Amino acid sequence: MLQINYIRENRDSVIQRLGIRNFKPLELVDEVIVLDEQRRQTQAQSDALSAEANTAAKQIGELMRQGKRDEAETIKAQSGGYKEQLKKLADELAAVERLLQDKLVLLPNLPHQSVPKGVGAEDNEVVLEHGHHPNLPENALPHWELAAKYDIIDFELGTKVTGAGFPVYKGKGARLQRAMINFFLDQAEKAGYQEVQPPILINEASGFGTGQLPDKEGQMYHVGTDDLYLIPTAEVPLTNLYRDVIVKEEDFPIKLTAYTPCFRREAGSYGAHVRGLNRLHQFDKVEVVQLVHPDQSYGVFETMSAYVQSLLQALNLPYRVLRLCGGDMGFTSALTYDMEVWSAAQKRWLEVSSVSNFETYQSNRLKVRFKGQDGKMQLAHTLNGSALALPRILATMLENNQSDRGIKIPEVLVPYTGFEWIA
RNA sequence: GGAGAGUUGGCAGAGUGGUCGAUUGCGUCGGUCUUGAAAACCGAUGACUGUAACAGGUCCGGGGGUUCGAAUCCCUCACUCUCCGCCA
Repeated sequence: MLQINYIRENRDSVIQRLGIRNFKPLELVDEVIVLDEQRRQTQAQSDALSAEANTAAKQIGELMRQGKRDEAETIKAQSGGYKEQLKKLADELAAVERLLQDKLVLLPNLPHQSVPKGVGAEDNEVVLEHGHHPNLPENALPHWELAAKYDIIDFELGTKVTGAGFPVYKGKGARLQRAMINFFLDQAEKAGYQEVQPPILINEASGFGTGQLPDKEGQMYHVGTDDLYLIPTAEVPLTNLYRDVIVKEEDFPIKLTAYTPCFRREAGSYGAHVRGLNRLHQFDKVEVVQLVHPDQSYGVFETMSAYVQSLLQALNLPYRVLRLCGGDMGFTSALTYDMEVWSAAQKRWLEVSSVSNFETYQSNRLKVRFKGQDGKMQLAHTLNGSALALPRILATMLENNQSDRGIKIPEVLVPYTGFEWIA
C-alpha cells in the first residue's frame, strides 16, 4: 500500500509513475487525496470535541472529590450531549477512513526509475542471456512425454486423486524433487539465509499484509470452514513473520529461506501452454526473502538476482533475465526481474524465478519498521525471489539433458540424488 | 470437544470507576565517578495520529455496551495457559 503522506506531497510524480505501469484510473490519486483531507478535518473536529468532553469529565471528578456535588451535577447535565456528537463524528470518520482505505489499496506500487514503460510481456527488457541453447535431435521429446517414458511423473494419477494440475512424482522423479529442494536450501543457507518451515495455511491478515488480499482472492485456495488460505508462495508466511515488528536496525538484513509447496488456482488458464509441468495447481518452491534498510534494497536486489542466477548456472541451464515493464509487473512490486530458462524441446522460455523489490509497499501494510539513526520510525524494505520454482526447472532439465542414454542429472545434484542418470 | 484461569509498555509485574498512558523492578540509552571497566548514584526511555511548532486526540488482546468519566463494570470474539477427553 502506498503511503498517503507521500501521495499527498508528490501528487504529480505519483501520477506520472503510475502511468509507466499503464495504470488507467489515475483519477483515484486525486480521490484519495480528497478523502484524506476529509479524514483529517473530521479527525480534527472529533479531537477537539473529545478534548472538551475530557476536560468536563475531569472537572466533575475534581468537584466530586471536593464534595461540591451541586456544581458537579451542573456540569454533568451539560455533558450529556458529548456522547452523541462524538459517536456521530466517529461514525463519519470511520466511513471516510474506510472509503480512503478501499481506494488506497487499489493503487499499485510506484515503479522504480529503471522500469520501462509498457503494457505486456512484449515490452519487457532483456537484461542478459546466459548459456547456449542445446541442439536436440529431431526426435527430442517434450518433458511430459519423457516423464511418461521413464515413469517418473504421473499426471493421470494426480487427476484421479485430486484433479488436473496435481502431478504425482514417482521413484527417481520424487527423489529428484527432494534432491533439488535440499540443494536449493543448502545453497541458500550458504548465502546467509536462515531456513524456516512456516505454516502453509495463512489467515486473512497475512494475505492482506503481502498484498494477495483483497485483489487476488480468486487465485488462492480458501478453506472455508476455518477461513484460511493455502499459500500461493512462501513469501506470504515468511514476510508475515515480521508483521507488526519493530526491527533493530543492526539486525538488517534479515534473510529468510523456506521450502514449501505452493498452491494456485490458476483460474482461467487452459490450453497447450499449461501442459505437463508448465502450470500447476500445486508445486514446490524454495523462496528467499529479505527485510532490509531502505538505503540498501536496490543493492540487495542485484545480489538476490545474482544469487538466483548462480543456481541456474550451477544447474547448467540456459537462461535470460528480464526487467519487467510497468504493465507486466506485479501489483505490489517496484522493480522485478524474471528469470526464464530455455526449454529446448518446447522451444520456449519458461519463467522459473521472479525477484522483486517491494520497497515499502508491503511493509506499510505489514508495519515492519525500525528506528533510524535520527530516532524516527521508518518502514523497512522487503524483497523476495524464487530460488527456485521446481516444476519448470525439472521440465527444462528433462528436455535439455535428454539423449539416447536417458536423462543426465546435473553434477551438483548427483550427491543429492545418488544417481547420475534417469534411464 | 468439556471445565477453569488468564491477555497491561522490550521483559517481569502492580493497578477493580475519576489527576492512570498507566506504580515498581529489570533491560536499554545518556551522565557522574574510574587509567579503563564493574558497582553505585543521577537522568532519560512506548506506539499511532496531529501541528509550521506547540497543543490536542487515540491505544492496557480485538469489537461492542454502561457512565459526565472505563485498564478497572457488562456483552462478544480471538488467542494463551492448566486439567480432562481424543489423536499423528
